[in-house]
Amino acid sequence: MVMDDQLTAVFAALADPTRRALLQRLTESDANVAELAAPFEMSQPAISKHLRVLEGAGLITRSRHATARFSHLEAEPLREATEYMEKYKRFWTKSFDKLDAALAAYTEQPHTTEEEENNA
Amino acid sequence: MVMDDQLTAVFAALADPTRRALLQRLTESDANVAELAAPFEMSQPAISKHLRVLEGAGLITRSRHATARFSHLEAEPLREATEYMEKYKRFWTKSFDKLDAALAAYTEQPHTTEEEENNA
DNA sequence: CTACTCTATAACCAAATGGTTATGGATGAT
DNA sequence: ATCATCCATAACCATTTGGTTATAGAGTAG
Repeated sequence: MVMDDQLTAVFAALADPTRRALLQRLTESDANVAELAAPFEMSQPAISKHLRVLEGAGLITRSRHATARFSHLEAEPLREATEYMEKYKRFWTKSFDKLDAALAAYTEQPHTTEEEENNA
Repeated sequence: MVMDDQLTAVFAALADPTRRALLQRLTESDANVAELAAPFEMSQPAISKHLRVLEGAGLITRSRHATARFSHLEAEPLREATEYMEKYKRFWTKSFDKLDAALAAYTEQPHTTEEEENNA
């Protein structure tokens, strides 16, 4: 993957159940790597890798405290990704399409048949 | 990737600029493969692959019409993914965190120092 | 300074991803 | 029937991904 933009990085980061679970955990509180790794059966380096991906997408920030490194949820990129997807809200129900077809039929040319509803 | 659930499939599908562009194109109208492939410099089989990924995520459905196969946007999975992300709305601004900290400080135990704000 | 704790990095591996070219299959037209 | 069109599939390839174990590094404690 070329990881072109922020959006790509965020969606790629979310496309993994482990990383989604890490984000979920971080909604409760900041946490160090050991805490984050505890619920999973995978190794600590694997969790560190996932955290790096999340950090790369801007979904978490990290800070030191003694030897521990705490992860902190940064949900702003999620907001941007949500905004992107909400552009498709108009298509979330078929009713909008049918409304469009009806409107088009009555404005462009009166008394069209139903064939126009199959746009191509 | 294990492609566990629908959410994983949808985010993985969105984690590619070409596929996002295909979805964008399909907001205008249904289209056959040749039309969809036209704006891109990649080969037709590459586009077919991307369409299969989108179909696998439930983001498009397909139908035949003569030799052509038309893709149709199905945005419902996007709605579900948006709902998932909106669970993080609460964390989209720092102000909520600070409000929480203030509330915790005043309800759990009066006159706490600022150290408690660093949750761990 | 040494030892310990917590985490990152290195090196490696299997599988998935995103692309290619070449070919095959289904459908419509002549 | 044959041919043309549109698309899918096969076979292949390079890169990325997600995991492993082993080791190194940064910080704290004694």
